[in-house]
Amino acid sequence: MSTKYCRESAIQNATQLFWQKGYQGTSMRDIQTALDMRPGSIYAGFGSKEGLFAEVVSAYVSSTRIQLERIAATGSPLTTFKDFLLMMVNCKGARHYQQQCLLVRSLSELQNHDIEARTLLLKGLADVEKGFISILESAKKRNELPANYDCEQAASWLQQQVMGLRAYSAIGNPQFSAVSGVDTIIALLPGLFAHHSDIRPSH
Amino acid sequence: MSTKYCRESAIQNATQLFWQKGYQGTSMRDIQTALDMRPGSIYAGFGSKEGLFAEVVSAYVSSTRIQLERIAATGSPLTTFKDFLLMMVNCKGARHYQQQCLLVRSLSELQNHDIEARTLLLKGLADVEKGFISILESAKKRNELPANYDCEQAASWLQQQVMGLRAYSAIGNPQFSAVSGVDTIIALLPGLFAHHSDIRPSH
DNA sequence: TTCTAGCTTGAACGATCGCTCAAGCTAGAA
DNA sequence: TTCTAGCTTGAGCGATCGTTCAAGCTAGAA
Repeated sequence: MSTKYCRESAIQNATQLFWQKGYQGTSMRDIQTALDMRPGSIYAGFGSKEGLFAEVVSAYVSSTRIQLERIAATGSPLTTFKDFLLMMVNCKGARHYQQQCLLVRSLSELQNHDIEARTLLLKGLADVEKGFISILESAKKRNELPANYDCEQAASWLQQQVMGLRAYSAIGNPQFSAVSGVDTIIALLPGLFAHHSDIRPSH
Repeated sequence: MSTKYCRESAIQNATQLFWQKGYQGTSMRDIQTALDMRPGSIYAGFGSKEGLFAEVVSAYVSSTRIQLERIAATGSPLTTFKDFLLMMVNCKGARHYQQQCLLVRSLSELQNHDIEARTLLLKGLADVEKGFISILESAKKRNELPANYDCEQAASWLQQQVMGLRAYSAIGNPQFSAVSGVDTIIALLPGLFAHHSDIRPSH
């Protein structure tokens, strides 16, 4: 049997569970059912609940990084990124729980727990921010952003915006339009963080 | 013995616990210790863990509403509100866990749990947003915002901003300045959501 | 003073938690 | 074919979970 495949599909299933119910809200019995594995197999493969969670987080982060790098490599990174945001925020019905970032959700839940996975989550978020920087740097090269643009600061602001957008989306205010939220973010992005210069992108 | 006083102080202590460790992360034994009460007393007074949590949330929301109404009643609501945000984001060391809003933290944790308190949390957040509207309406009356300003939409955006700011603060990026984050929000606020008009506040 | 209603106590309930482990099983090396 | 190393099984461990309850206590009404 392809152990590798099983492992990956197990991690994917576990990701859905942790994303949906949180770390503490997911019991090992939930996991046993979802992965169709008995406790011994799980502990042989992952060591502990936290070990499994760590692998879930790692997989989530590297998958996110790949997505962001792909966006950075397109001809119009800012446009592609906007589409990416729209897709992220528009996820429907069954996947409602994915409206919040797994990393942010988990970090919030485990804020004051001295769990080792916290470090992994923080590193993951820093890594995602590097992905944002890549996109912005690429956009700068393609003249979607001014030459003197502060990509680090903008990436930090961008992550803050995405956090707010997703958190607000999750509360389900019917008046709220996630689409215009994304519009506003992308519209503001070029104007902010262009230091010591009068040149602004025409937009 | 003043039952009323005990009850209020019990709720306050429970608030600290839930805020720090989350709903699921706080055990009834934690609560028993912190409140110096035995299980029977707690269940006589609050019915259940969820019942206690519900009272904590109610108290938190009404306390927040009072704060926001006080801000709306000042001579320069926008300035006072900015100070309020700075204070909120600057909470130091021991109260690190308060960087995230109790409502947002709890809602995120209980997202996909069919717990009744979820409804209360959503109502609470809607209530806080009404407080934001009060401040903006008051600011409009005092000409800190243009006459045609869309306060509802701005309040929604503002809550999203505050969520993002607090969530980002919680991840502890040393490069990140919460102060300049607040500056940016307040600076952008008057310009957005001023509909169909060329008049902009001088700021 | 007696009665009563309700708070307080703390042992302990059944359920569930994360996790262990002896025993069985199986694929590949020798 | 035999051996071995490691995955798989599932009963069940000790701990902890939220909660209950009989018994004790106390303040205020009668």
